[in-house]
Amino acid sequence: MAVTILIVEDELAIQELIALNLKRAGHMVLCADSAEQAKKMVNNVLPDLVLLDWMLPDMSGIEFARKLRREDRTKAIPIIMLTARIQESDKIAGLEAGADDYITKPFSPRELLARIKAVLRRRLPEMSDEIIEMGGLRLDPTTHRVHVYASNEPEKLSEIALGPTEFRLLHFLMAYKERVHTRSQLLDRVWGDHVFIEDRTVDVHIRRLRKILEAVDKENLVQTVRGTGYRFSVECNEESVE
Amino acid sequence: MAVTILIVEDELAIQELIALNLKRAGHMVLCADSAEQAKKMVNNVLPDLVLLDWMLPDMSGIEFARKLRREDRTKAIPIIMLTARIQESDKIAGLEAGADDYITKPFSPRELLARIKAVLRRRLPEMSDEIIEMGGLRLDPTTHRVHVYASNEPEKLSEIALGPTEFRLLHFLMAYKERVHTRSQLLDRVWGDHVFIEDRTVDVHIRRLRKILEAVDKENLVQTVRGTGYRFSVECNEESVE
DNA sequence: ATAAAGCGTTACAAATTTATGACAGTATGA
DNA sequence: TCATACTGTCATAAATTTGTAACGCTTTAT
Repeated sequence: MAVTILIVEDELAIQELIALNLKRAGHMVLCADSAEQAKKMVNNVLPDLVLLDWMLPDMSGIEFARKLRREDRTKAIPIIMLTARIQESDKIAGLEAGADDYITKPFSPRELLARIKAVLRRRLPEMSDEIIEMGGLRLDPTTHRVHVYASNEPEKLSEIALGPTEFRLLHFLMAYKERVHTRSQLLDRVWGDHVFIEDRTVDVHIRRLRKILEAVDKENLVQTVRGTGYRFSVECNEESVE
Repeated sequence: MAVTILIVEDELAIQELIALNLKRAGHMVLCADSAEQAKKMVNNVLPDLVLLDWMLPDMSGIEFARKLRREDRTKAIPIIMLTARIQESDKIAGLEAGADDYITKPFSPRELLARIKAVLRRRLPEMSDEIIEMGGLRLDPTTHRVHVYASNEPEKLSEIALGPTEFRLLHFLMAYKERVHTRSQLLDRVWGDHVFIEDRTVDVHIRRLRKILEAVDKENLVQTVRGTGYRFSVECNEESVE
């Protein structure tokens, strides 16, 4: 997937080295050599991941990480800290500030890429702006639209209208298809952490989502797993064999 | 699976950091900042795993670990020690006390999650979300589905529908295949702690499970061991032919 | 052989879990 | 500001799951 990575690093040599490697791996790369500049870039384009040097000329990396974590728009962006030192206190401070991982300089490109991959896999599937297409649905995160392939006329796409929450819910379920999610997992990851909402509310939103999908004969994509939660699945629900 | 993890750690910053990461990974988290508090929590809810700080204000982590190991109800819980030091003597002491693994501070969330996974795989196979495949059955905890390889057509997989308890029961039996479990062991580990249910109820659920497996000619996977309990076994039970 | 113990099986009512529709409070946008 | 769209919560209905009791069969021990 086309991941946009912001590198915040003041040593140009290192910055370019990293950029080169990331580009080679197929990522979009943005570079900044100060927290100030990084902030401006973030305002323009929201990166999918930030590689953040520990020591920056104008502000410590930690501080910048905290800043990112504080704002709604950026708080979900994974951060990997780049640090020359391996002091215990530094690591703890970095992780506390909300870094997802850290890597100590010098590091091999291979190691960096592996960590990036791991962090993305852990944090992002539902955030990557990739179009998800399955089960006759086509969800486009960038345009915030969902289309349905008419079952009789495979060429024709009709759009369906979802409310904000239904959209996020469907997006999440599709991003992790076939997997069961408990209600609280859904609340955490679709509504957001720390929300204070009843579990049962999820049912209602599932219901709303299904109702919309019913209109286009796709309601069986969202399945109930009794005793556990819900699942988006392309496979048929149950096939008792005799 | 939803693993409940108890964090016993007095430094709040670290405690929260760990909690955040575990939650993000889909675990249920309990926190205690002293052995005293931890003990109370354990009395209430039995965690599936304990992350235990080496140094605690009221009692050393080691001592608490020993306490857990001494009592029947808690002695099977895996323990991972969090320690700042890596002295050989400490390791030995920790192992003696019954710790399953160590992790030295500071550690990355990635590392912590990896160790948790490893320990769970080793100690509580039914909690690790791994697909179990044996005897022509394929159970996937993440999608919460069980498939059967049709015996005549090995390519074809058909799904079988299980109720919540049957699913957990089968999962447990498969995770510890070839091993006999008494009814009360099953009640403890499949139904949960502190349940007040008749032993014979297990029979009924075994019956229900078998009935479903009968439909796909797999009923002999769940075997009775007279005088003891039940067992999931791929080997044939005993077939004296006359 | 006979009694006792251990299991398998079934039926059923109670308990739990979901689905659904309605409602009121908020946000959003014209 | 007003109208419309969204949300979260409830109450109630519907559906499934569960634990027990009861009865009969098989194995084991006396």
